[in-house]
This record gives sequence, structure tokens and C-alpha cells, in this order.
Amino acid sequence: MNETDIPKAYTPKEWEDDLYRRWTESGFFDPDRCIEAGVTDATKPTFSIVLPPPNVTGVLHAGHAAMLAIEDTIVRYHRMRGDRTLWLPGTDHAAVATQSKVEDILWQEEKKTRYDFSREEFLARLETFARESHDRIKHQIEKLGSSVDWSREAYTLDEKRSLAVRTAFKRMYDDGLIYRGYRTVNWSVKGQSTCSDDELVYIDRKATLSTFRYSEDFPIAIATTRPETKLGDTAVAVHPDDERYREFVGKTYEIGSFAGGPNLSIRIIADEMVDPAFGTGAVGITPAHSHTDYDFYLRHKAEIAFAPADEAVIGTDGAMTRWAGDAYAGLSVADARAKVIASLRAAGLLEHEEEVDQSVGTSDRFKDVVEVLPMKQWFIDVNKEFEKNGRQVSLKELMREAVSSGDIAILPDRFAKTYFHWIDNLRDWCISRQIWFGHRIPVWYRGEEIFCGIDAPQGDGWEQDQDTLDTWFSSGLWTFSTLGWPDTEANDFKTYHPTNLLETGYDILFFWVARMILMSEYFIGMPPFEKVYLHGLVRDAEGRKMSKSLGNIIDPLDVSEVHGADALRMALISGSTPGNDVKLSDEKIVAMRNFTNKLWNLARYIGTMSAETDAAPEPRSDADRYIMRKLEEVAASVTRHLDRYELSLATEELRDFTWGDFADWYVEVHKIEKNDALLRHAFDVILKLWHPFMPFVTEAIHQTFHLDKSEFLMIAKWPVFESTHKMIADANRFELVKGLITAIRNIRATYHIDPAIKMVLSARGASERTIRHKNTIHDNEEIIKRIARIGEIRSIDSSADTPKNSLLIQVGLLQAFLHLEGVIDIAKEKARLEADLAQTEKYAASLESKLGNPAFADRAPKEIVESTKTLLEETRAKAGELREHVASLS
RNA sequence: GGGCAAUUAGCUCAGUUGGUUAGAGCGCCUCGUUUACACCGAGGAAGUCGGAGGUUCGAGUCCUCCAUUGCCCACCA
Repeated sequence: MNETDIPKAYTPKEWEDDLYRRWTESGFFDPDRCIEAGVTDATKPTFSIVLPPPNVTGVLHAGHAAMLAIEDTIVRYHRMRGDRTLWLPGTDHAAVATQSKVEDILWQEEKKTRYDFSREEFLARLETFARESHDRIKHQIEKLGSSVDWSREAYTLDEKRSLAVRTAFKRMYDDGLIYRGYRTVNWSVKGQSTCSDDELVYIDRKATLSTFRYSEDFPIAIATTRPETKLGDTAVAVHPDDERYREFVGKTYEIGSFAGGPNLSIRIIADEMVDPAFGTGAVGITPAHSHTDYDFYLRHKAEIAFAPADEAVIGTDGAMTRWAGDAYAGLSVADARAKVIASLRAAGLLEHEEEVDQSVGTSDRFKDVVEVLPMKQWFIDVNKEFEKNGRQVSLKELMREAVSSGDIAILPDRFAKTYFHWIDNLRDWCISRQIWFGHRIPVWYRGEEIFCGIDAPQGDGWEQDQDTLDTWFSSGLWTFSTLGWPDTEANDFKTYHPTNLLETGYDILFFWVARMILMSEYFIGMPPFEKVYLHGLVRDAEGRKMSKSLGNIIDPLDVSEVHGADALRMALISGSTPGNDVKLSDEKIVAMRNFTNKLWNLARYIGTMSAETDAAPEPRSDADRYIMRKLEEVAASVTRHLDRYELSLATEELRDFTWGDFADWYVEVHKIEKNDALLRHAFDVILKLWHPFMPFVTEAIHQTFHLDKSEFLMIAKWPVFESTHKMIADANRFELVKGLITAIRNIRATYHIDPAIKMVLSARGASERTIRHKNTIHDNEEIIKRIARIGEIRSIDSSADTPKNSLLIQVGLLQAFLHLEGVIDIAKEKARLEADLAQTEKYAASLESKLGNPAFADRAPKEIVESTKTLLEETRAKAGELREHVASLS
């Protein structure tokens, strides 16, 4: 092959679609296929991750591209490491979001509303839209090179997920955690549906705060920004210590035709929640039209009234009802407000008006200011205690514990605080929506009878609840509904749940992450994932949010069309850290595009030089040795960064090495020294290290220049150098070794293998419950049988209740078990342990020299010197332990 | 009101248990176009690490206060 035959620049367009097609056809995105083909060892640990399902509302944006880039990088890395790697894709029907979108389109294009269709017709239109969206989204996911297993693709509204949803609903209903209750909800008049607290978007606006009295002889003035709701007041609350009002507490005042409206009966109550310094220090309580007032009602049920069913003064159409009195009935809220004020002013009851800043909740989807109304809706009770594993807990507590116990780690961890704060303020979750698109509530009515079931009840006359479920109910089940649940015997469920990682934007921590934790903890008794990686928002070059109105939206497809998917992926990953927003600029993308081209041209030089390709790579010069040593260091470091999800750091180091050391320096050296085999070998390693980040260009180079004979770079073995094992001493593995030692020490007189194994696995980052699930072997009998089968241990008395076996055998037992489970490789473990020992000894030596340095020993305070001495002793002790353990492995 | 983050070169940002001389990309300046790459190479200028204190032998890194910006949550009677 000659250089002149190969284009001088990498042309992504000519490669990407074809490569993706070939990857898909190979089937290697499917872990089962990898095992069949011998690419993956079935005994290896699993690495599973679900794709946060994009909404079928349209197209993917830059944020999705970032998500796909990060996840694909991690997934490809694990696949190359040899893990049983599953990345499960899907889409979300996104209930309200999709319906409101389609309603907009229908209105714009046909001037029709949903009421111009039957429920069935309307749903058919939605399904068509959803399918088209789905196809577009799938295409975009593919364009970015995402190595998802399409054979397992799921949709939140498909048959299997529907079964999961109905099963989940029924189970919670039977357990009394789902209830139908009458209380205040957020109501979008425009959307004619409820929305949950989390779906509200608060906007700031100016409002008039009016101070008034209900009547001339009413003793207390109150202030409000919502005078029209005052037509439904039932109480006035004051602080219990407020001297001004103490004498009135407990009295009830009858107001005849308040503001020309209904008669009111106002009770004066005392409540700690009232801020005596704000306004007049007294609050008018409208339990029907304010969540906080409803809470007042709950605390004072004995004293004050809540509007009985359907007696709210504001109706679902956003107009005043007849309960607001004849003078108001039918008026809009705004008109009613003006009328109340006018009436109060005329009667001389209006004492003061001022303009204040106010933030009001609007519907995320329908954009209108929501009204708080009392309605009969379905809720999930987050506070109700129920029995779980022999103790009383609430859903709230389950959600809290999943994170506080460390079962789930959130990256960056500062979001754990946000999460706890959210949980502490959580109200019951309103799950019913008055829209048509979604999972219909599996409840049927016949007269007074009510039936909740997975399928419709037998017999005539039953009518199903008209409402559908909040979209987050079904996405909350996502980690396990996609793996076969409610069939808990399903292979995928048993193999891949809990998943290892959830990668998503921090903006849906509450919506989705928290709901998944709730559902998984409740139904499975385990967290849905071990780790949460929260990425930031993708912003434009100036740091602004991308939005249609600003016209600054960067379409990922456009970018990858021009510069290639790899350049886009790199631009999104490089320089971005968990939890922080990332700015995407043209310059950055171009810089990354230039780098893909750099790799391409390296390949042109290396791949086409005359070389006996079969020659073994032998370092011949100092330059050779330097580049190999550096390469090993970089490989180890990139590996460590990937294990810690530090993708940006990995790309930086790798890029510096590739461009600075390898391309600019070593290639020039090679032009003189001509160590072809070593050059090719080094480049091959570099390509593998780059593959997870830039799958297309690396695979294209692999396919063009055949640096080795394998079919696909995507299933190549991840480069690990024996001599650099000590540098791959990542936290995970270090903890494993530590845990192993602890476990061995803790094997006590009574012989129980379980705690020891648990300890080791938990040191490895798995939660206790995960261990219970993933290793359902509880009796020693079974463990020993399995171990005996692989012949690692020869003589074990399986009926032993007391220690008939030496400590050594128990150590061996433990190791053998771990080996069997694919958790550790003993030979490698020993090498790693030795590396650890070397590092520990090195550390001890450095501490020694520090103590020997007069600058430190004489000038540093005694305590520091002492603590350093202590540290040295500890380090020596640790080295001793390690040495012992290495010996026990020999 | 409560909380969280950010502030490092002209711009965009790295900098993970405190440790020699603080890094990268883009931009800028000088030089270079004999076949891997001008989507390039060699070299260079450029930072009192937001401000003020403090802890320390040693602080971009830890503590306190302040300033500016952004975000989240709650209240908003």
C-alpha cells in the first residue's frame, strides 16, 4: 500500500455509517453474542448500564450527545476489558410532554384540539408521532457510534413495560402505598391535568400584596396576593406567642357575604409556622387553594374545615365556581381578583397595597400558571410505614437509606446533599394525570365497587379509570422492567440487575434517579444501580443555555456530519467533569477534528511504511525504551482514570502523549532509527486506548492498515502491561485487597464463609443487598461443592461447624470462591499484591527520608513529626501484612 | 431566606489525600513547506491562581470573612 492511495485527511463521512453497520451486524454489542463468539469469558463480572430513554418528543440535542458519548466510552472500555457488558437502549413515551407536543402540532396544522378526536383516534395520532420520533432518535443514537444492544431495546409504553407497570401499581395498591385521596393538587388549566410538584417551573413576577380585613368588626388584618381565593378562606393563623392576637385565638367569626361573595366562617388558630414579622403577622388560610394552607388544615383538622368535595371556589376550567357566590360564579380568576379588591376598597376594608416580587409555579409542559385545587387523585404515600425485611420503614426512608448507607454513590458527591434535602421535603407523589397518552390506571369501577388488577375484572359493567400515570412511574421501573421484571427468574434480570452505573443529567436527579431508587428499593429490595454519574448541561460557546429563542442550538447531527462523530464526542468529553456544565464551541470541535486527523496521518505514516510486520517489537535504543515506558505509564494512567470515571483527564493525558511524545518526537526518531516493529506496536496500543473515546477513526485505521490481524478493534483486548500493574492500583482493587486481608483476619472460630465473602465484595464496592442478590448461594454446602469442582481445594469437611480446617485452607477457600465468581484472578492478584507491597515499601522509604531531613525534623512541629513517625510505623506494619499475605498466596 | 458551585494566561478550561519552576486547547509573535499530517512542525510572549486575613517549614489546594457570577430548594400569607 502506498500513502498516495490514501486520502491525506480522515473523512468521517466515508466511514461512520459503514462501520456502525458492520459493528451491529457482528452482534458484539450483545454480551450473549460476545460469550458465544469467545470474545468475553462468561465467568467475568458484568457491567450493565441502561440508556436513559430519550423522550419520543422529537430530536436529540447536544445534552443527549454528551450522555451518549460518556456512556459509550465507558461501555466500550468495559467491553474491551473483557467484562460482560450490556448497554440497554430504549425510549420514553414521556406522557404529557409528547401529548402537549402533538396537541400543539394538531392545533398549528389542523386547528384541532384533542377533543375533536375520540380517545382512540387521538392515541393513534400520538403513536404515529411517537414512532417517527423513535426512528429519528434511533438513527441519531447510531450516528454517534453508541454501542447499545439493540436486540434488547425497550419502550416505556410497550407490552412488557406495561405489564411491569400494572404489576407494580397493583402491588403498591395492595400494600396500601398507592391510595386515592382528596387533597390539593397542582392543576394546569390549559392542559386540563394535574402535574407533580417537581414538574413545576417557577417564574418570577410582580404581584400586588393587598392588606385587608374580612369585615369591619374582624379584629385582624391579613395580606394576600390572591384576593380571589379568599372567598374560600376558613381560618386565620397567627403565631402562638404573638401578643397582639393572643386574645382572639380559638374564636370563630362569621362574615356575611365577604366582598359581595359567600358567607365565611373564620376561625382564629395559632400555629408555629406563622412568621409574626411578615405582613400583619397573620395569615388567611385557604385550605382548598394552597398547599401550605392545606398543611395548616391537616394540623388543625379538629378546628377548621377543608372545602368538601367539589366545593372549591376555583374550578378546573380556571373560573370561579358557584361556591364563590353568585356575584363571582363564572368569572375568570383575574376578573374575580379585581372585583374582590374593588369591593373591599368600596367597603373601606382595603388597608394597604404594595408591589412585591413573587414566584409562581407554572406547568413545565403547558406553560400556564398552575392553580392549586382540591381534587380526588391517585397518590403514592411516601410516609406510610410498612414492613420490609422485618422492620418498619417508609418509602422516604428507603430512598434516603439507599444513598446514606453508601449502597449508591453519587458522582459528584455534593449532589447527595441535594438529594437528601429533596427527600426531606417530599410530599405524597400525585401519580394520576388527566391526559390520554400513557399507562392507564389499572383500576376499574362498578358503582361503589372498585377493582385493582393487572388485567380487567371479569363480569359486565366495569369501567376503567380514565386517568393515566405520571410518566415517571414507568421510567422509575426502567432498570428492571427492561431486564424482564416482573419475571424475577428472567435471565437478564438475574444477571444484570442491579446495574453498575446510571449516567444522566443532574437536572433529572429528582424526577428520575430518585424515582428509580424508590421503585427498585421497594420492589426488588435493592438499589437500581451502584453508582450515579451526573453530567452537566451542554451550553453554547458563551455559556448560555441552548434554546430555540436564542437560536444557539448546536445540532449534534450537523456537527458529526461536518467534523465527524469522534470530534463531537471528544469535544463533549474533554474538559468536562461530572456535575459541571460543559461549553461546546466550534473551535473546540475543530480542535478535536484536527486530532482525529492527526491519528489518521500517523496511521498513514506507520501503516504504509515498509516493515516486516511479524517482527517482534524489541526496544533497541534509549528512545525506544523511553517511549515504551511512557506508553505503559500512560496506559496505566488512562485505565485508572477510566475506572474512576475521570474521562476528561484520561483524554488529556492520552492526547499529550499521542501528539507530543509519540507523533512529534518518537516518529521523528523513528525516521532515523527505523524500529518499525516497535513503532507499529506502540501505535497499536495507542489506538486501543483511544478506541472508547473515538471509536470510528480508530476502527477505520484498524480496518485500513491492519496493524494486527483481528477483525474489529472494538473487541480488542484492553492494553494492560504486566510491568505497570502497580500503577493500575486503582482504588477499587486496593480496597479489594484490603478487604480480603480483613476478611481473612475475621474468619473466626466458627466457620461461616458468608460474612467473609460479603466483606470482600463490599470492599469491592458492592452493597450488601447486591451481594445477597448476585450471589444467592447462602449455604456453605453449595459453595464448597462448587469450589471442589474446580479443584482448588482438596480436603474440606463440608459439615464442619467448627474450624477443622486451617486458616490457610479458609484463605484458599475464599480466594477460590472469588476466583470462581470471576471477581479475582489469583495469579494477577498476587502480582498486584506484590506491586502494592513494593509501593508501600517505597512510601515507607519516603517517609523515612522525610524524617531524616533536618528541614523537616527540626523545623516542623513535634506533633507533625510524631504523626509522621506513627504513619511510618503504620506503613511498615501494612507492608508486613502485605508481605505475609503474598507469602500465603505462594 | 436555606443550600450548592464557580472565580487559574486574551478566550475556554484542567490541576483528586498541601510539596520543587502552576498546565492544555484556541488565539497571539518568530521561524520552517526535502513525501504522515498546514486539520502541520520548531520556538516564544503571556498568569501577584477573585480580594483580605489565617493555619503551615511549605497553600491554586485547608480554614474564616468579603466580592462577583451561576444553579438548586423553600417561602412568598
